[in-house]
Amino acid sequence: MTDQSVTKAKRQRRPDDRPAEILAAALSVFAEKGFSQARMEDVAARAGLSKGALYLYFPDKVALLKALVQQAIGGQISLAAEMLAQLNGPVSPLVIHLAQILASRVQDTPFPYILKLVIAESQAHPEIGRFYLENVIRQAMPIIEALLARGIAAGEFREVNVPHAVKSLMGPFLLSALWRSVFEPLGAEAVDVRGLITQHVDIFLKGLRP
Amino acid sequence: MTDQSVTKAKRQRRPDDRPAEILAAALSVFAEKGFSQARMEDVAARAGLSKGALYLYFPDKVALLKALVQQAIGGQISLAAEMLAQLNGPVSPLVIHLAQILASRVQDTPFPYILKLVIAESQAHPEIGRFYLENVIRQAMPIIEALLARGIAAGEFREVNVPHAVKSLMGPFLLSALWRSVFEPLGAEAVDVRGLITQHVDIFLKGLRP
DNA sequence: ACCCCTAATGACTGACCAGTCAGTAACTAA
DNA sequence: TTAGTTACTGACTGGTCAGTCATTAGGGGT
Repeated sequence: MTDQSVTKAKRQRRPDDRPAEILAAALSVFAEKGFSQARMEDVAARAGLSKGALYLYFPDKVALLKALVQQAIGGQISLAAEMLAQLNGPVSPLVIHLAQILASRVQDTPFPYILKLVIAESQAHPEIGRFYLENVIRQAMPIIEALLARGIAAGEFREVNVPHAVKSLMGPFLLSALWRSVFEPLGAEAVDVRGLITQHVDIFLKGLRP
Repeated sequence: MTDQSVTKAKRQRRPDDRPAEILAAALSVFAEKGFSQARMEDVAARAGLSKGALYLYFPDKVALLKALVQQAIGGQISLAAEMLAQLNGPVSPLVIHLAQILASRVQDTPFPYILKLVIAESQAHPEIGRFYLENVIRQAMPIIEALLARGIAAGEFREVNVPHAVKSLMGPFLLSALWRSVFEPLGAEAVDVRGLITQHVDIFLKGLRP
């Protein structure tokens, strides 16, 4: 009952664990209040640190946001790229599989909140937006384009403009991500991301039949 | 050459024109810097006013944003509702027509910037987000749902989950709006909104065939 | 010409907060 | 035990900016 972890958490030295804890705290504070409304003291308090200690680990507030975005996207794209490039055979099952993976990213990870932060802060801090553009969008789009192009070449899909088709496919992911991070907190009814995506991919693939 | 409108624009009294000018100035400043980075003095300067005068027309900064959102969406939805309800016959041409109207909103109006502002500020100012949810999303969705349901009832479309289908249809609009307002300013290649939407609707309608 | 009302001004205030730094506590090695 | 090292603290500073208000200028009415 006099335990420090519950009541007051007295001063501790564990430099190895701090960065991850700070990032987790930052994500939850930023998601709750938005970047510019979030105070560094809030982040510090939630991480169980003083404000000063924050600055031992991150040079400034923007660095926190950058690290958050960087951590959230990780090396996941190059991973997916390898997976999709190596599998051959019909493309449709791959599209379905890819869509399911992305749906669970939207449903079960903080990705929607990261995305909202990127959108919100991209003109105040263009480096953030540019980082996302370079490392997520410009990585992911050619992979999906290649996938659809393969389907067209194999006669599995009819001839369409491939970059446009990629956006047709991805649009509803963006919509459900923002729905979750922006409108659900305001009281909108929850989206059934998996159901939506399953049906969307079905419509999309049928719509692409020759 | 000593004209006041070009060089210095001396103090003038024209209370009737001010509100619209202030809103136009606010939109351009907010779109450029984002809401929280935008200074009231910037808005005032761009509207050709002093900061103090701004407060004669709008009680505070958030009121400016609210008025902007309100003006941008106007009564356009109820208008569209009437149009779609009165026309009968096959649904597909109506979907195509509706999509073209929305595409031009994305392409030719500041709507994408308004949307970005709503997304960015909705947790700092939930009233803004809630206003958009109530007056845009919750107005527009039932209209499109009714349209698709009519198509299903008439045997024009196969049986699908209608709310999901609406999101499949609308996703790419959201994507192109945010592409224009967020990523194009960062150097991303421009989207051909009309081309994208034309093809998207084509895929969507073919994908819904019984 | 002179009021007088009201639009408009801009210097000012008060609150807020990112980032700093002199000092303190925890741990370590001798 | 103690001297040295490093993690951590929190009061403080400097700058920013939304919103205010005493004052000034415009211009219609008489």
